[in-house]
Amino acid sequence: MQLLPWPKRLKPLLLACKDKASIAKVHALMVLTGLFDHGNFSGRVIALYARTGDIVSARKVFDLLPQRGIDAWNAMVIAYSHKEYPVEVLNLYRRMILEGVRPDSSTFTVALKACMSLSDLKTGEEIWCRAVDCGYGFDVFVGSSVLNLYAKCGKMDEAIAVFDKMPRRDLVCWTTMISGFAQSGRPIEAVDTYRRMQKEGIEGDGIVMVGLIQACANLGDSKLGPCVHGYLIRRDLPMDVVVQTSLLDMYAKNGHLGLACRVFKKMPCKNVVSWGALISGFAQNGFAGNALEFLIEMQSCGYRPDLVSLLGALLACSQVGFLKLGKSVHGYIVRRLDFDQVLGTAVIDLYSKCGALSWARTLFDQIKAKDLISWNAMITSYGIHGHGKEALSLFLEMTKTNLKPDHATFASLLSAFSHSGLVQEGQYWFNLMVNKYNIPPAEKHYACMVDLLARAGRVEEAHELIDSMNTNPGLAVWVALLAGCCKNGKLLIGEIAAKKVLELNPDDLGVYALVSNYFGKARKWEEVAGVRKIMKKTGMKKVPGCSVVEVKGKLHAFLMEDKSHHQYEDIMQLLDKLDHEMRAIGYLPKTEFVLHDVEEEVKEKMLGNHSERLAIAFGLLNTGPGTRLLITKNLRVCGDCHEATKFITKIVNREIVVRDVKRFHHFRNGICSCGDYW
DNA sequence: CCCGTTGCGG
Repeated sequence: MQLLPWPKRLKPLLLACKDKASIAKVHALMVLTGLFDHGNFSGRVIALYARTGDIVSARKVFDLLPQRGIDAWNAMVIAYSHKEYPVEVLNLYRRMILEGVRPDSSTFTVALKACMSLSDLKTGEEIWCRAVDCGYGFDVFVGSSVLNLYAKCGKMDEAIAVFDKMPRRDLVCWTTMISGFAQSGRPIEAVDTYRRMQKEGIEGDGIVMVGLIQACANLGDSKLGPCVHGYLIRRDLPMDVVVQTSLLDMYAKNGHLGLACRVFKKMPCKNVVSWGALISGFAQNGFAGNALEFLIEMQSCGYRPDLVSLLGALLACSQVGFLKLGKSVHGYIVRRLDFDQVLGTAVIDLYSKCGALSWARTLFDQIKAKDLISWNAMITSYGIHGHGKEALSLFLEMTKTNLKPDHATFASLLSAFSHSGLVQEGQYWFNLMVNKYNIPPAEKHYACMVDLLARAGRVEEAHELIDSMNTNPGLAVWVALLAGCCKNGKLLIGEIAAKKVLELNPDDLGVYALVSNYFGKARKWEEVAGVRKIMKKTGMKKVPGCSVVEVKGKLHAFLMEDKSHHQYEDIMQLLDKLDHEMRAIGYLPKTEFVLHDVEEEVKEKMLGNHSERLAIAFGLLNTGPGTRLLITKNLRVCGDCHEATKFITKIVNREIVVRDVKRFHHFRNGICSCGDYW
């Protein structure tokens, strides 16, 4: 029998290695035959150990080598890369350079990937330069690693520059570009790039489709998404958990929750990420109840909720003002996870939006490493509760730390001033924002200032401020001005604002209601009729008013004139009784808030049926005397209900807290915390 | 001579 030379005889042995014992045997054999120190065989042994997950043994072999060929280095570097130890990868890479070893395609590729996961753009660019010097500038592997580094660091334009110079591009390069665009908020370019790839005759796979699906999700185009879905099915592309989760996320982001559910139910294999996508999908679309049910269901299916699913659940609770459940989620988090600023800030938001401002503050004080977002959240909380002064003092406290206030901080601060009517403070800090902090004012900052000035009756100044804007003033600014004009009977400037608002063709019924209200005040009945006509057109966003009240740990939702409720009779009876008592102490219905063309008497009746009245009455009926009520409303509380609620608190001697879409109203003893300034 | 190295989800 003729013996093969040792290297050839070793090969099948190497391939057959499955456990440590057999690796050790081959290792010993190599040492005996003198092959271990020769050629590239040491690298194989390192790779073998690494493949079993035993990186320590791999490193021991590596360290004991008297001399190391490039394969030994690469095997070690790749082993660290698979273990996701980017720091070790870079350490070894630097050692290679110091020891004069020339890295090759694999080394550069893996080193660049390590920089990507560390978001270390500077080191990455150094490595890329050296790779180009060594002649790997046109290597697909090195190239796609650089593309990915740039993409993940948000430098898509640099990625494009590299991509355009690549002579050969494989599917991976295209995928990197497509998902890079999708994740940098450039979905159109993502889709274009995909089309370009198709034109060059490259067949896509499931992974590249994930990028395309993400692009569809961000595009908000409800047509392209299903097309991509159909294409996946037609081409019989592999649909794994990842692809299906992105599909589900895309449908949810575009508001198609039914389709999202369908995808989810059909998934043969689910995991925490898919559950998380489902939960935050429902939460972001305002379906808090479903989101929370899914959180519970997820656990009964044996999945432990992670950070993202819990954040989704918190968002859901905070949206509908479900304090009790929110608290239990908070408790769960404290028991289960590290309570960092991200979750802390979400819980601050929860408590503040559920009316528990002092709890929010307690929590804020407990967060050790507060970041800008935590501060902004707390400032916003004070703002929406109408505590402008506290917002300011917290802001001042923040300026003593080494955090720098950003555009969002000032948006929170200025809106806090506007909720409290602190005109002087608003002007002072608006100026400082521009001149000392060098933050160019954005639409939202102007909107706060215009709102602040206009509501205080200084509509002329507000108008001048709009004129001084160097960007085109948008809807928010004009609406703020118009609202201020309405409140103060400033018809001249109101006319300008009303025209501008109409020019911008808003698709929001509430805005038209304001315009119509203005024309009514100006006694321009023809214009009123014109606006009503626009409002009657179909396709306008018509959000039905809905109020939610928490009673004994359960949420109860009410729509306007909701006769389906089992206590409807009792509720109406109570409202009737209250109506009489209110009128006796001076309440007059403000029928101007009804926009339908009906008789005065009917208007009064309609006001009495507003969802918040039903929720308040239900709350009063089903809670003990003295219990504070928290009502959450999806629209702004109407002027008449605001007035009525004040009277009600006086009659029943209760505290009623109403959270509308903009801010909080704490009613007590006939007075509202907003000082009728909202 | 061939091998190792690059792209995906909430």
